Amino acid sequence: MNERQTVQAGSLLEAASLSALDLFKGLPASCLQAVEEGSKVQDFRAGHVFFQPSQSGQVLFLLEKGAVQTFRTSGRKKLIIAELKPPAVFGEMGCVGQCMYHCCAQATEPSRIRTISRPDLDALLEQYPIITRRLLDLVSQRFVHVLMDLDATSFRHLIPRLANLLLERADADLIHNMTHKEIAEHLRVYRESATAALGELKKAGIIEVERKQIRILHRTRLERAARE
Amino acid sequence: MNERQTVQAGSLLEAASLSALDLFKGLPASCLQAVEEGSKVQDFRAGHVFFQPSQSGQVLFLLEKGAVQTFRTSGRKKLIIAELKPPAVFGEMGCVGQCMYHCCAQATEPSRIRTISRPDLDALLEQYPIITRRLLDLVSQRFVHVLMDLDATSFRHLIPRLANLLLERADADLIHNMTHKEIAEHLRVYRESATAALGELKKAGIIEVERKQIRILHRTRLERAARE
DNA sequence: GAATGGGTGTAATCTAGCTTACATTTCCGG
DNA sequence: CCGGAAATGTAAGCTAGATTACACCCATTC
Repeated sequence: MNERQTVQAGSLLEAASLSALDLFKGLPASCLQAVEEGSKVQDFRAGHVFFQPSQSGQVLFLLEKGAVQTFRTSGRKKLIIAELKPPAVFGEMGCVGQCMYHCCAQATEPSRIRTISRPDLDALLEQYPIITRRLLDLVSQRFVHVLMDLDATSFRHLIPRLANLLLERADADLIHNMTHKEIAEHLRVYRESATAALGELKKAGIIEVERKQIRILHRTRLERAARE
Repeated sequence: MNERQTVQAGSLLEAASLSALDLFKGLPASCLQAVEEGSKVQDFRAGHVFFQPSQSGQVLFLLEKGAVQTFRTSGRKKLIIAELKPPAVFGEMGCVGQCMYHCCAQATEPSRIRTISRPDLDALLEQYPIITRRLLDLVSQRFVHVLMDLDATSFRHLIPRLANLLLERADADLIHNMTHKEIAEHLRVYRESATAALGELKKAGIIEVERKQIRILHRTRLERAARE
């Protein structure tokens, strides 16, 4: 975090950041201005849960800076629905689908989030159909992802799911800054179960496990493990 | 099924049936005609699996008559994603999201299904943004449903999920034409497990189980069971 | 440099639901 | 009316992962 730009106030800069979002890419300045006027921006500290299912939030969130996680919890377990980086758009399932989706949203890093209310969004979608289309593609992608998740949860055991997660997360055979706890939350299991599963893969010589870091030693075998 | 209208050939009738679909409600005749020209209609017998994940089907299906089920399977188990009645639109997750969703689709009754290809759909969405908007709402709704499902699968035991399913399906405290097998497929468990769970609720005096029929005796207690 | 709190390793017990294996009943077509 | 298929009932292991309970390590802060 060495970069600490002073953010200049002013609509031009704001508009520029808006157009960086895929959702608004290539749209006329008048549109960006409309978005800007019909929305508000908030900064949240890391760890702050800024949205909970109790809020009847008919809103769309735009993540401009930082990182956000949406999740559900039950007892000791946590189910991570999505991890988002800018330029992310979220809340759309609850907002556009006319119905709450019972998720919490938490800033996992210091974040700047723009909020558009339901009526403003509706007006926007009406006026700029391309945004509707982009949202549709976005929701569809997420839909498929959740479907895969449901499928995996129903049909597959922990080790294949873990293997799959590692492959998804690996950056040049390295998974960085991921604790066993976080892995467990993705896989919807206890931390202890995740540690155990990691231990299996380690024992098999497929991965190397260090504190907050996992190295893939045999990608091919990991891929095989992911297929069962 | 006493109604057995002779279907007159001709575009007017076709257009009328199209406009009955929520997706096309209120749209001009020119639009309906465009849909009709850019699509084909097929009839399938009950039981026919007309779509499989191997098909790279960039298409949208409109169910005009009959009933359809989309599902995945793995080994002995089956995961029912959706059960659809006319006027249903499906395939949109795979089609609009630019990506397959690995589901099979099966006609569970003799069905008439209209198919729109990807390019034709794209053109249609471009020209009639309201359709995009309706699709967005539709996918969003399905998204939320799958999310709830994932949540339930991860956090809740069989009995609460069964109780919930029964409440969803009950028509005046009666669940009709649902076999234990079908229940199991919805809950993604073995048929034997479903029978066992039904047995629990029966033993508790909450429901009455007969062949292909379940009666809710104590809705309140069933609701309580659904909450855990 | 002690304390505190996350991150990790491990092990013992428990249980829901899987899995297999049948027996029985009901339905439906020939 | 018969035979086979579908629907249901039941029951005995089995296993993955839940759940509980600690011990230890490492990093950060006071």
